[in-house]
Parts: sequence; structure tokens; C-alpha cells
Amino acid sequence: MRVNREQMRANRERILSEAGRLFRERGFENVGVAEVMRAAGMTHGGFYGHFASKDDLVMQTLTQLFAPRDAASDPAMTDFLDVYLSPEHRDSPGTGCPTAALSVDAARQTEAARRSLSAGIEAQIARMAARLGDEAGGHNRVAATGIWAAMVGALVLARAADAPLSDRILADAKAWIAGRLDAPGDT
Amino acid sequence: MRVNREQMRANRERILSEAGRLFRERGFENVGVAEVMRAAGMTHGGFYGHFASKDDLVMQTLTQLFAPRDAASDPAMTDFLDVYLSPEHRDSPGTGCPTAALSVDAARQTEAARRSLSAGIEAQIARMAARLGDEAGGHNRVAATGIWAAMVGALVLARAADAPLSDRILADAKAWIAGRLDAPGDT
DNA sequence: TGTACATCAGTGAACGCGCGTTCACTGATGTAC
DNA sequence: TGTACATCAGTGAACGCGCGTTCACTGATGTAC
Repeated sequence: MRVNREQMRANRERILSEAGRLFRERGFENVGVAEVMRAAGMTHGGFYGHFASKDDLVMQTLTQLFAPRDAASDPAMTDFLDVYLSPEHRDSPGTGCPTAALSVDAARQTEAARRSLSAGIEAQIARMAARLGDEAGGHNRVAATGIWAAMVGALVLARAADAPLSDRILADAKAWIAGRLDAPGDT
Repeated sequence: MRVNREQMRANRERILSEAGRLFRERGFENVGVAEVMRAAGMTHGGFYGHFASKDDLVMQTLTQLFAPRDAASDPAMTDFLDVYLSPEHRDSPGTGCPTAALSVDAARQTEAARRSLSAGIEAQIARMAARLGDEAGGHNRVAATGIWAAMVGALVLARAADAPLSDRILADAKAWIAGRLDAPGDT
């Protein structure tokens, strides 16, 4: 059952896309190669025509999820904060922030996977600094790191907590971070 | 090879202690029952005399790690921040903060495990608020949530990032959070 | 443009391995006298 | 206090299962004439 070149490329992208979703939802160790292939509409045997191993899939999934996007279309800081710490984002990790969903797991993966992750985090901090308006040549990097850490941490905590507490964490963290956005200079 | 009651209790605590360390270092899915028992100085067969299943061990480990401690001996906020975002803490997850090491994984565990986790997070926020000095009856809860989220998030990011970036994240996040500690009231 | 053949993307059965779990056994512990 | 026996914490071989991976096969695709 050979397929044409375009179809094959589409299949490969579907595997990566489904892997990105499943890994973010349940973590690398709780999702098997067969399940990813099933989600992509194929059988498990064909997997090794696209990837060298599951580790390779993990690495390429991370590379894709953490690939830099164009910062031009970034929403304003306040809007971004509002979406990021929304109940909707908390409840759909499969389509949400890969940093919050995969950082802890990814830190335990292969060297190659870690490199993609590290580059992605670097890029995220830079975009965050740009959002804050970097007048003095990256002077806002300190604030960007702090705010980004608070956002990721709040989402992680909200996902770990049960219903009533979880909502409160989202609301409180959002209020606190919003109050620091136009704060005075750092120490 | 029966052992006396005190010995058995000590064995059980050693299993929980080693599980706490190994799970924090490598996650629940990457540590087997046999490895935990080996670390505790026994063979895997004896495990089921102490725990009903691996899920039970996971749940009891979380309960122990997130059990409330007496807040009386808590270090001052600045000292705590300094230790929490130190390279030493980043490099030794096995003996470090269970929230940063296990929250993401634990959110995918059984209902019982999630309950322990949720109660632990609630307690942590309360302790954080106490550290900030809760004059107006828990008015500082908003700040406590934000600061705690920033600390957890920064540690997660620092553990995911490679050497040079990781150190910078720790330093920048620490500086930013420290600058917010005696900040004006929230919105 | 149409035909003949080589290529190769995907299929599905099969593999080895490690894991969680079970169980017959052992011998030190706890207890009854 | 000392002896005889029942208990049971820990041992280690064995189990079933799911996983990552391999491979002979299929039939549509791509190519050569």
C-alpha cells in the first residue's frame, strides 16, 4: 500500500502533530508508538519508516513544539496573560503551552531533546522581553524571566490542584502578575 | 527471614523514603518497584507486604512528601528564596521541592494521589502567606500565590535549560522576585 | 500517451524485554504453656 | 525463665502483559521505454 510523496509527507506531519498533542496530555512515558500511529490513522509498523526510534520522535516533537514562531503576531501582554491563565488553557494541555506540559519530563530525556528544549526556553524569554518593550537593550530580561516563570508555575500548580483551589490559583496568580506588569524598576 | 515489628516499620519507612527520592529524580513512570526495593536494601517480592500496588506506593509517597510540616521553623522569606533558587537545589531534585519535581506527573495519577497533592499545594500557599505576614486575615494570599508560582516556575525552567541559560534563569528570577517582596499592594 | 517493471510506504504478525504482580518457601519472631 | 509451636516478613523464581522494535509481505506509485 504505497502512498505518494505528498501523502507521505502529510502522514509524517500528522504523526508529529498527534504526538505533540498526546505527549502534552499524558507525558512521554504514558503514550506508546502504536497509540500515536493509531491517532494518525495508520498502524504501528509504518512508524520506523518515518522515525529512527521513539526517542527520535520525542526529540523531533520537542523541536517542533519549541520551534520559534514569528513574534510579530504576538498578542499584547495583558491579553496573553489572560488567555494563558484561563480555565480553558488549564483544561486543554494537549493544545496548550509545551513548556508547562513537558518541561519536567523533557529534562529527563536525551541530550538532543534537551537542546531543543533549552533553545525554546531562551526564545520564549526573549519574546517575553520584547513584549515588555526592551528599550535599554534587553534590560527587561530580568522582568521577562520572572513573569514567564510565574505564568508557567501558576499553570502547573493550577493543573495539579483540584477544582475549587485550582480556579483560585489561576485568578490570584493572574491578578498578582497583572499588578507587577507596569511595576517600578527591579533591584 | 521474618524481622521484628520495629524493623518492619523501619523497612517500610525506608521504602517510602527511597521512593520519594527516586520519584523526584526520575518521575513515577521511570522508576520500578524492584528498583525502589533494591534501594531500600530488600528484594522486590517483599513489596506487597507493605503496599497494595505501585499506585498505592505513589499515593502514599505523595501524601508523605506533601504532608504539612510545622511552619514555626520556616526560614525567612529572603533566605528561603535564596535556597530555593540555588544551583544546589536545581541539581538535587531527589531531596528537593516535591511540587517542582512531581506536580506535572502527579496530576496524571489516581484520584487519591491528586487529593494529597491538592491539599499539599493549599498548605504551601498558606505557609507562603504566613511568611509574608498576614495582617488582614489572609489578604496576602494573592501575593503568596504569585510568588510561589514564580518560584516553582523558575525552578522548573532552570532544570529544563542547559548550563549557561539555567544559571541566568535562577539569578534573574531570584532578583525579580526579591524586588517584588516588599512591593506595594496588589490591584 | 500507453505499457512493464522496479520501488517502497504502509501492513500486521512476531520478537525480546522489562515491568507489575503472584506465590511456594524459609527461617527468625512472637506466643502459649 | 525455658521450651515448642504458630506466625509471617522477606526471598526469589515465575507469570502475563504491554511496550519498542523487526520483518516478510502487499499493492499503489514512480519510472523507463
